[in-house]
Amino acid sequence: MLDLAFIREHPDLIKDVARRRKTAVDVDALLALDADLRETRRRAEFLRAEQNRLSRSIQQAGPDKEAREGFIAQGRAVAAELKELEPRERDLEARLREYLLLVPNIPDASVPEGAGEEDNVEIKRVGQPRQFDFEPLDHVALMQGQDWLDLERAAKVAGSRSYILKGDAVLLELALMQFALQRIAAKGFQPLDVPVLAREYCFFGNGQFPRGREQTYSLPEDEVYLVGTAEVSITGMHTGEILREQDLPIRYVGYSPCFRREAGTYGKDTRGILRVHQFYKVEQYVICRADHEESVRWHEDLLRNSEEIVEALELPYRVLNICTGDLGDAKVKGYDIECWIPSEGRYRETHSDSYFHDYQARRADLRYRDADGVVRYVHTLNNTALASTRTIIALLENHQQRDGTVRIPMALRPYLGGRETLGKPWRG
RNA sequence: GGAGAGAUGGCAGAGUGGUCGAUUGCAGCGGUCUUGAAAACCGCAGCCCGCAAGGGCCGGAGGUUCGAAUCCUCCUCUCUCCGCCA
Repeated sequence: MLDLAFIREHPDLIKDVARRRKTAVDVDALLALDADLRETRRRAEFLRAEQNRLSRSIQQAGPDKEAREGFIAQGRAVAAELKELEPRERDLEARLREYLLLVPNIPDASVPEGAGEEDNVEIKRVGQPRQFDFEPLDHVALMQGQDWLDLERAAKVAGSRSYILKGDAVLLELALMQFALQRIAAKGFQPLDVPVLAREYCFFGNGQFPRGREQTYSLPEDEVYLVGTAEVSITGMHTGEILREQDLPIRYVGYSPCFRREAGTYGKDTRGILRVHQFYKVEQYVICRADHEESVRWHEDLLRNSEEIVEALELPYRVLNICTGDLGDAKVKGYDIECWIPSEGRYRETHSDSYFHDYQARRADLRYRDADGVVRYVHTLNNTALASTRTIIALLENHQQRDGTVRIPMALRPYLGGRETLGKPWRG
């Protein structure tokens, strides 16, 4: 959410931003509601002041019955008008907020202009895609050859985009989570295991709602929703708080399952476990002072943390600067890390590193008191440390061996009991 | 799931229809005193909208009333007991 006063003063900038981000926002309707609300509120406040004056007069009138009755009659008239005005005031507030929630954030000047993902700009490429001296398998063939994956029964249990991991694949999944969690924790991030069933306000605060509603699983009976990332719950944790500046920055590393409906993706990435409804993720989350330079520093730091993880797993990757048309509404700027997927002969997204300035903080009403005692909205950032399924794909495909086993990268071995390979030889 | 109790400022804890944004204690900030610290004493202190005047905020949302922290309804959360349960 942006500052209403800012929108009021820069309507053309907002319209331009909305156009560049391909986001529909009716700025004129928003401003009309704002004007209407301000006028309504001005009148209501005048009446409330009148009411307070009359209330005092009634007390001061004491036993003077006549004066008393006069004031009470006046009070009745004021109350009658307020009774009409107040519902209108509330209604305008609610409608204005609905519009406000749809206004996207303002991208940083360093965000490339573009219509969609094809315009994202590669800013870095690390590692060489491996040259195989045998015919490499894709993750599905590889995993099925090892009896690590059962997609048919998963579909029977839970429908499409589900999976059942088996055997070493399960151990690998847990090892990856441990590996990422411990690595980030060692940098001073506090590990967090948060609720994955969260209330609606968390999703509004984080920026998922109202626009992303159809991507979220809901449990209407209990008025909770399944989070698509721990970020939602972490934002919800601090909603409505005023933090102390000396407690900033707050650094968390959250671990959670993630649920995504993937509505509207029929026919896209249908093979294997690249695009699934449920996976696990270790997520970095930072709350810092309201300072652009500090946000930028953290954004780069979080990227570096994730790069180190990918490098330790010996995966070739590249980093993209996400363009205006592909950037989520709430973000000021975002980097994606994409890992090399041999079977596709291309890089695929495994990480997303974002900063928001005070956009999420305004929605979530998350503030801090600075050294001068001024209350400000915090800045928030987050980045994937490691997402289970996509990392499993990249790791298995990149480190597969001729005989169908998989070499475990050195850094991961401590989390797999010191083993050097996964699986049994079954081909070659 | 059933029965009951409660929710007030950073914390503790008064206040049951009329200058109550709210007594008080602790913590906090500033000052006096002190070589320094502690103690003592004095003072300042919450959040939101507004340039201001002013208005709003006592878990949240409605309602009753000229007037609500106080009365009514719904919701959320916490605690106690019973049931169920990994």
